Amino acid sequence: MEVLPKFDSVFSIDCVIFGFDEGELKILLIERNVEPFKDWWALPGYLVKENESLDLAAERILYELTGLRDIFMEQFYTFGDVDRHPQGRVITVAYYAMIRLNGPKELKPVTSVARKAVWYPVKDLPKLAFDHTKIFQKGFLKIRNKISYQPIAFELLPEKFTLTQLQHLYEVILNKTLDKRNFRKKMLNYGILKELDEKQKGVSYRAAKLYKFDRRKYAKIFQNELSFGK
Amino acid sequence: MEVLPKFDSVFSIDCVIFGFDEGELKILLIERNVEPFKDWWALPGYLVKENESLDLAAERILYELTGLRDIFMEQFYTFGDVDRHPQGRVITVAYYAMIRLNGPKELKPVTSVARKAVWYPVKDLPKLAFDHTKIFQKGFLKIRNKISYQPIAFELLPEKFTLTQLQHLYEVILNKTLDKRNFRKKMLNYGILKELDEKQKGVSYRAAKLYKFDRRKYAKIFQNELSFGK
DNA sequence: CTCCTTAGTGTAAATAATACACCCTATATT
DNA sequence: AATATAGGGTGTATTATTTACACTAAGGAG
Repeated sequence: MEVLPKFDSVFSIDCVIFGFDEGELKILLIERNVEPFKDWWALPGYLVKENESLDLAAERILYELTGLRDIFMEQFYTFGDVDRHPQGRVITVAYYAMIRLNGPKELKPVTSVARKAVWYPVKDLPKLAFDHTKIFQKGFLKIRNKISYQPIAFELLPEKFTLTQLQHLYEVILNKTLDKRNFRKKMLNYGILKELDEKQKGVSYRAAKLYKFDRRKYAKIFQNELSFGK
Repeated sequence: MEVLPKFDSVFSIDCVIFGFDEGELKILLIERNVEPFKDWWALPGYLVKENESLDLAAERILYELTGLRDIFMEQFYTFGDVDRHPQGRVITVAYYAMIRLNGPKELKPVTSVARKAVWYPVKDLPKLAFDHTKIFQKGFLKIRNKISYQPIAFELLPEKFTLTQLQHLYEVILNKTLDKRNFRKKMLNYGILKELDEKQKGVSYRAAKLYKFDRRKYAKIFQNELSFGK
């Protein structure tokens, strides 16, 4: 029985975590505290351990570098250029997630690999370590694409939100303005929003109705996604 | 400067190559000639070399195991369960492609890893080595999904094809029957088919018009894909 | 009470999706 | 020559979806 060759090869995970705050789309970056790219901004990412599945590694790594737990991430692409890591061959599996920023969730790295973790507006990202800019871009395209046919925008909003907030989020991700009446008609027609008996508070203008995402009805929409008609 | 750990970890590529022949959707399988899973059917797949990008590795591996060259493949998922390979940790990056079977293209493995390569109908696949059944299924879902919003079906047909052949292909991939008139109307409306001055030959019934895929107009359709309206 | 800012609403027109059935034509058969 | 066979090819009415477009309503600030 042949034996596997032993390359000096390792895998890593990188996470593109989207948040929405103050009307801006943001991603989570860390400031690296180790070489290579010490002191650079980077996506939260690190090496997968020998006996760890990719999905679990992604959870662990995100937690260790940012303090965030229980975030559902989905794999979206694997980057394997030969020279993407200066110290050797590392292929990296990229994950993304969209999460709700309930107030200022504290970001506290639990390893010293990251000096700190911060939310960074995507429209003004700094230069990132490794090929992380490319990874971010591919992740951004992924959610832009996905939001067009799946109701994933809710993940980014607080549990209760107004239709204007929702529209604004779509506009930011799709990078275009939408018609207010058509947007509302369409959204409400999907039947996946539950209107609450509650209004926005603390605004100095007419308060808007609050809505919730109705997870039960989500399934129906999702089911139709692949339809080609008769 | 820290140094990367040296795990006994390797990456591999597995390819899910779709073809369409005799009205059936098929994929390319090899019969393995090496352990582990010697004598089993498997997806064409092998280890990535130390200084080889993933995309190039995919091309090389497909060629070596099946003799097929110049196939445009796209990465679709990375499988990294700890125990997916009996001899150690191997994560595998899966690629898919849809190709045209111009007559009986010969399949000749150029390494002894594969004893032979054959087209196998997807509706009657044997047990596959490793987690290849899972990989195939994910790849199949990928194309089923993609065909619903992108004109990729043409890749599977001969350059000149009839509308009935095209419809039949959609039906096989989507696993449902479509209405002939509606299908034609829709397809022709996309404006991505070029009608030829030529007819089907060798059939014992009224010969159908032949069409070609119009690559120039493809771009337009593709461009609209992400649209959310105004 | 006025101003400012955002909330909230309707309709007509165009386009796309669906359901549905019959005649046409090329070859093979007798 | 007539007939059988098998798939080729076409139209329309109905419904649902998408688009474009502009004003009044409410609430707080001053």
